[in-house]
Amino acid sequence: MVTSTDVARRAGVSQATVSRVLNNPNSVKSGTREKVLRVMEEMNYKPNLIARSLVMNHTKTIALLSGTLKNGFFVETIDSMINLATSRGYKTLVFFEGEKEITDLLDTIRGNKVDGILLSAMKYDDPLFEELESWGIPFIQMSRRHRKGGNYVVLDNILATQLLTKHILELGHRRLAFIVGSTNASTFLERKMGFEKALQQVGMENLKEFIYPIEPITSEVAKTTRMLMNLPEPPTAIICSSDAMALVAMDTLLSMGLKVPEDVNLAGMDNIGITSHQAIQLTTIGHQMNSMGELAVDHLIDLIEEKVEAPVQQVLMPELIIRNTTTNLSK
Amino acid sequence: MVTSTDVARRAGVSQATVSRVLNNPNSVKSGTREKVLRVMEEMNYKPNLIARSLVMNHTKTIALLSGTLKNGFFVETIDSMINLATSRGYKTLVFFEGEKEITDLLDTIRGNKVDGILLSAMKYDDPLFEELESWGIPFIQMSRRHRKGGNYVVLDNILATQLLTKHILELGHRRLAFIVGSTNASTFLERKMGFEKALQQVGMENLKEFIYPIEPITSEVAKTTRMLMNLPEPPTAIICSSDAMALVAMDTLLSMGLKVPEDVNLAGMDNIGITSHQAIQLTTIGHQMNSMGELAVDHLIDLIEEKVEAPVQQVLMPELIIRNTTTNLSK
DNA sequence: CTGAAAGCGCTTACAG
DNA sequence: CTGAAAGCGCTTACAG
Repeated sequence: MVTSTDVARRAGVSQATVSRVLNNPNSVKSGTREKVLRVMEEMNYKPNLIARSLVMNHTKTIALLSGTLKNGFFVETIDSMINLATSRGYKTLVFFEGEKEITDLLDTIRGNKVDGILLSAMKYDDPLFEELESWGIPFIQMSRRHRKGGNYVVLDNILATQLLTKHILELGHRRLAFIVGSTNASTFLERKMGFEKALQQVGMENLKEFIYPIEPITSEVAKTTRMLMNLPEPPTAIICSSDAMALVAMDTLLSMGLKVPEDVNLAGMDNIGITSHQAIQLTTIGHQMNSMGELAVDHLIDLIEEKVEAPVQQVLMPELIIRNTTTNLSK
Repeated sequence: MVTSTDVARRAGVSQATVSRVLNNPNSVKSGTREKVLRVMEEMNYKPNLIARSLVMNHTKTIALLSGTLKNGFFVETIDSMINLATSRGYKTLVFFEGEKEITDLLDTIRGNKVDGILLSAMKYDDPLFEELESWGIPFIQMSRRHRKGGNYVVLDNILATQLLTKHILELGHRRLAFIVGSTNASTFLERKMGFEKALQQVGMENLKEFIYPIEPITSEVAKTTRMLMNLPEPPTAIICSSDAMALVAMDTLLSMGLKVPEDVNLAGMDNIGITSHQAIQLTTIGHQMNSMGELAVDHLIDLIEEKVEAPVQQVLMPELIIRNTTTNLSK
């Protein structure tokens, strides 16, 4: 491996000068600079960023703690987030929630001296929040946020769910099912509130039995969907608190031989890419997911570079996207 | 930030001893060790991995250079790859192809002293191959491989496409269209060969006009699909050289008011998750994608840790998955 | 404008 | 078993 010392020797200058042409080129006389540059080229010298990190006390890397990519929501955000980070000169260390004990992960993240952390799967009461706060490096939450606030960019989930539920109600549906993740995540918490609020607005506030809180995993969604449709009076519309869940519900419904929306209406939330496919055409609530991820990264880097002050808290407006899985009940 | 020196001072030992309890605990007397451990705990000491990397000359991180997640294929591999890396104690630095000049990326990857590199989007003639070889660190290719070989785990793409094409031919189809990525990627190259070979086996070898090489992007796939179906004699079956392309083709067909498979058969390749959805049910060729990614990571780490010798070259057997988008022509 | 030197936080021979 | 010391490859005051 060729080091700055090797370059210095060959160029007949001190190692410090080599370092300077990299970090503060104007501080070295142009003749010297040219020579050093030439030698670097010749020797194919690349600075050791690890060594630089040690002295600079920053690594130009951010850690991304994401939910599993099995959930399409996280997929669409991660792509744009990493790309934005790259374009702003940051590397991205990616970890998925659920693998390994989080504590092990934390030690390696901390030990690696990342400059900032981006979390897309923060729980509402996660002790991680306080832990991270104690580290003294910037972190930002996207989509899900902690009870204590901090930095985040999220959707207005309450409004989103109200909008969606209102749409279903206006279609004439009165027997609804709202399948919501029981995970202690702000998204689900708030979406549940939004649903209740929408019912309230039409005087149906005590219909709590419409709400089905479950583990947001495939098997549970499938089970619940089957159970619902086997009810003596099955719902005429099912609202899922995420597109990932709605996709599973649709899969289940179809495999039961039921048609959507003819036999039952269905809606999701998040507007992940596949929902717009002609074969799916799921009614949902839009997020501008790419921009949510990008906003979060942008803010995080601004925080790191102290271009902005904490807390940065951004709430995005939802947009109802009506497609083919919801229709007027009085068909 | 608390360092090993701080711990040493408080514990009344030398800094070297602190380091030893971390790296070679048995070499320090149990009494001393306990005390040091206790102080570490008290002070919440976490070793600086950057400093360690500098002296150890390894970082316990691998770089993952992936194709965009807009393509579902890369999504399913990346999740399992990162998780496997994590569980083997490696961090993953993720970069997406196409962003920024690759050269910039290379300098940062190289400068960061990753222990190994995993590429899922290597071109068949990519000069990157030689560049990486010159670095002297292990790298492995998955799915797509370079003309020169190296380490890889790939699908038997020729056989895969033969199998799939044979299936379509057996259904009675004689007017086929094979939409293949024109990218200089081994997958597309080999899939084209497989298609030709299958035609050859039924004596249709000179029907080169069945092959439509295009940029594997949404707009091109859509355009080609539309063009095909507007032919005086449109194909009775369209084979796409990836599920990502097939999904676009299906979307286009449906939006043209055509039905699959009634109006035209359709098949993809890769068996990405969504293809098994009841609303899609795409006939395709299976990959065991998770295992492909995991195998690649496993091999890479084995290579890094010198548990195995280069080259490791693994070719996975394909599996035909017949679903609802292909049917007997004589319906 | 440039060099000599200190220092970033570790690991690991080398002595004892 | 333990400490003192060298060294990993950089950056950046400090002198000159």
